[in-house]
Amino acid sequence: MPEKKSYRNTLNLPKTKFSMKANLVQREPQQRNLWSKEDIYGKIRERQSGSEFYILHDGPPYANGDIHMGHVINKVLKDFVMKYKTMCGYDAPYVPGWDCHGLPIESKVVAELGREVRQMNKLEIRRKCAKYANKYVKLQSKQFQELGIFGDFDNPYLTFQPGYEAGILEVFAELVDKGLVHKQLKPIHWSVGCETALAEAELEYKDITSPSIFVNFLVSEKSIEKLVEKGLLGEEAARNSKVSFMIWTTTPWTLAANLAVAVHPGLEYKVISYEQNGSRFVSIIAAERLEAVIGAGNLEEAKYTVSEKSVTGAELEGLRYKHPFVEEKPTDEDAYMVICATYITTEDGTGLVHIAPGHGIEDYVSGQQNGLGIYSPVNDDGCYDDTVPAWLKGKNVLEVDSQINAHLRETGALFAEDSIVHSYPHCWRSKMPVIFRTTEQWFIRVDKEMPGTGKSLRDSALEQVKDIKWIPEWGQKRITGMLESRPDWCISRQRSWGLPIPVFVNSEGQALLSKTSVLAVAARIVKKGSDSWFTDTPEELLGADFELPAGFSFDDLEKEENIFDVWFESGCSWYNTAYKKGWPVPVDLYLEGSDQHRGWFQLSLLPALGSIGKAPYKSVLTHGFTVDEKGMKQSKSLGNYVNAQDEVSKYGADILRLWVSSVNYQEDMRCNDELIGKSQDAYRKIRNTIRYLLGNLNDFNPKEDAVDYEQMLEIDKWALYHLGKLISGVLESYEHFAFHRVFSLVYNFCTVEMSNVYMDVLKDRLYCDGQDSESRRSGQTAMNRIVDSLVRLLAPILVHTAEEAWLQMEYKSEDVGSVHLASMPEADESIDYKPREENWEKIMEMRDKVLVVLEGLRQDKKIASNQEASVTIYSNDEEMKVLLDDFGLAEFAALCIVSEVKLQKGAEETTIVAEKSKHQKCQRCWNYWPSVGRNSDYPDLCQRCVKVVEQLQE
RNA sequence: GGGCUCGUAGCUCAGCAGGUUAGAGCGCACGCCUGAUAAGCGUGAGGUCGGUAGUUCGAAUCUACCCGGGCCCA
Repeated sequence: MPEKKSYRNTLNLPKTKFSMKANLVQREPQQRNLWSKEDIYGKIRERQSGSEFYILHDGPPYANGDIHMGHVINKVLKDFVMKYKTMCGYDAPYVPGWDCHGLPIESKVVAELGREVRQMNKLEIRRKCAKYANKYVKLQSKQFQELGIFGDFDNPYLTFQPGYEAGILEVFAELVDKGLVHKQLKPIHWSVGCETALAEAELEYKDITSPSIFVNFLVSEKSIEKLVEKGLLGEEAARNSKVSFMIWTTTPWTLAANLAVAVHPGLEYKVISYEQNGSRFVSIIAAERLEAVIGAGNLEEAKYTVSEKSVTGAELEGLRYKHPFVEEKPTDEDAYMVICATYITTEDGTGLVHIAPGHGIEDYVSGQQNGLGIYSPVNDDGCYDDTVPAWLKGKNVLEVDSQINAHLRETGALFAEDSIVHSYPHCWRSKMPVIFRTTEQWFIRVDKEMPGTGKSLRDSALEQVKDIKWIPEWGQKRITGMLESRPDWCISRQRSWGLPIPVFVNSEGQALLSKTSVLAVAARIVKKGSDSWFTDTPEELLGADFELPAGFSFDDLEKEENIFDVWFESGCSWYNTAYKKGWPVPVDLYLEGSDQHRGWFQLSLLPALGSIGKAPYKSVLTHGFTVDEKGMKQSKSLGNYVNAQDEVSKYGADILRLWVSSVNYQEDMRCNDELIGKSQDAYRKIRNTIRYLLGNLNDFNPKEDAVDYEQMLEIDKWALYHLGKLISGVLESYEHFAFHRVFSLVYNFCTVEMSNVYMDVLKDRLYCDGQDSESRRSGQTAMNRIVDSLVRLLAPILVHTAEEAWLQMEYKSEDVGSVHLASMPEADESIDYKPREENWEKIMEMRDKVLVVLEGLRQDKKIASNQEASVTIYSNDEEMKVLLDDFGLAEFAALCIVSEVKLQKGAEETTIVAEKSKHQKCQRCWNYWPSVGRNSDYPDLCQRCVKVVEQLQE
């Protein structure tokens, strides 16, 4: 036996610089530096200039802290869209923005300053806040860019830029002009200790012990008659008893501001008769609460009776009662009646709720709905004012509960008294319990008719929402529900770090707020920023030539010190970043987390409708949130938090991007380090597919070497057919923002069609056929198209890797220096492959059967590689015979990577038999072909290889 | 407590205008190759579709309720 010669160097083996190992963490930053040096984003803008716009308007993240997974998902999804749309030929600029004003920054700054802050004025605090915001804008900007996101990061929009601030005022001026802005009382959290309003973020919840009292409010005469009419109590009882509505409260001090009693319209109410302290009582209570109330009052059995008859809360509506200790009417509005409220539960209390619109949010809302006034007889320091009964005047509400209880006990109104431990908000600074107190705030009215339209903001929004495309569709339901139930928008805050609401007041308390006054201030702020509100005089702010309305003069003008709700600021971003630039509004897309239905989507829609009368967006896409591997919310305290920065520096941006693309963002996304790490498997497969294709194209110049489609081998046509299917599937998925379908289509293509079948089958031809043979060139022609398309399809997702591959391609479909300047591939519709496709399905089924048989041989140690096998198919299936004849047995053998396939006709049923080939092995191509040994110069080669080797030696 | 929403193999996704033994890829197990090599190939085992009750000749697909999540409110 002659010594085995190695023919390795006579083969056409793959060669490429596109390495197997990605080294993303090292390579990506280099790639980005290159992009930055070449101003790739600028080049894209230049190239697309003049094309149709596609505007995705960026929602501004809050400029605070490192970016987290939520940011990653949001920004990466946006980048998928932008890069895809760009490659589709649109002019799709991306202007990132940041939300820079507001309490989180101010709180942080104040906390960092500590005691120092007491000596500082608003201006100084604002400067610190600005510095803080700038710092985080810079940090987050860097972190976003490290994800491979393209955009105008040198010119972002920041909500505290003077130009942006002026824009907010310009929108505001329109709302003012339409009469949508007004001042109104509203209860807010108030710190008695600090004598200031508190925001939600400044509350600390602590358990405290509060009184728990049941109080009888006497029903008025006429209303008693109505109760008799309804059969709830007899006439005798009505005459001889104290007929009452019984309420329950844990804040007795608010009784002084009571204006109503609320019942649930759907609940059943009954009366209980009993004797207490020598008086006979008949109290109305929710049926479900009777037992608990009887327990609270320690009523002995047989000492009370409960009515058979019950009425619904709705039947009690409008009945009247007498306040237990307030004599005079506290407001101009009607009071002391029963109203309905659906938020009432039967978990505690009596099913009747004491309503003080001046001292509770729900009370306030109920009050508004029922035309009650707002009565808040408490001063800044937490003491009652002069409108309360004499015995309460000047008393601190936090210390007055026991006195009120005593008073109620003396007058016989107190049915029961106990204490309760519950969670209650406290001021973070003074640590004292917080109270609800009404203050004057500025509102945007959602139910006021807008001039010339006959519609309110709410009507208009509800109408517009139907014409907007919501992705997913249920977004429409969600925002509709929110719009239907939302109250007027409170836009004022009593804070330092924000844009001042430009309202002036004269000494008579009249406010100066008009379109012209707001625009005048806006003009000043463009030049001097919003700090000027704190430094400049009203005359300077408005301009000396500003025409003041009658009753106002510059000597008698004070500036209010309210700032805007930051949501109003971000809600005007469409104006500043699109409308003002002349870009088409509504813009094409807003894309944020689904929490923004309440937030940014809604609060951008309202200012836009109120100012330009149009929605700011044509479509809205929302994504879900990351949860841990069990589907639970992630938080630092639970220890299931995924640090986005760690993930990027561990795996690289492309892995994170691939992970984002792989999950269905419309739902919760399970996420932890392991799950993200698994994306590496898919990445490697995709990368290796590209590497193999590139490696086998290193000697292929499509201009000279390409083979015409008609001349190509069948399996190469098959590969192109699947490429076409891939392209159309991927483009359709991108079009629907279904990135996880893009991912699975591409990944499956790489794994199944390419790696498992095509690339494996192709090896013999690529490696062993003559370098310039038509058969080899046929395969390369297909591969060239495949890799060229694949890389472009992947470019929006694997931004770095696709670029790396693109730069390795010597000949590409488009002569552009970056894949991100290229266009999306198009599926070749001219080829109708359908008829062949059916045949292929049968061929592949047969192939599978062959492979199973071969696996059996392998298990029996008869063969090792498939090439050692000779296969015989016994078949009586005429169709199959035709197919095999049509397809070619040699081609079928190649498809199974066996050396030989024989067909035996006339068998009973189709059976496949395989055995070890009786032929010799070709030492070059490793096939066991009959032609091996026929050439005396090369006794160890097959004829094909002899030819190739001889050619090489010429 | 309310509004919206989700729950298919270990993982990521298909299927869901109701209809044959619920699919794919990965992972896993076993085996092969050593000319894509920190690669590649093959074979195989895994779900009864969150639960229950209905509608129906027939349900992962429709309805109700329940359980468990998520977002936003209260």
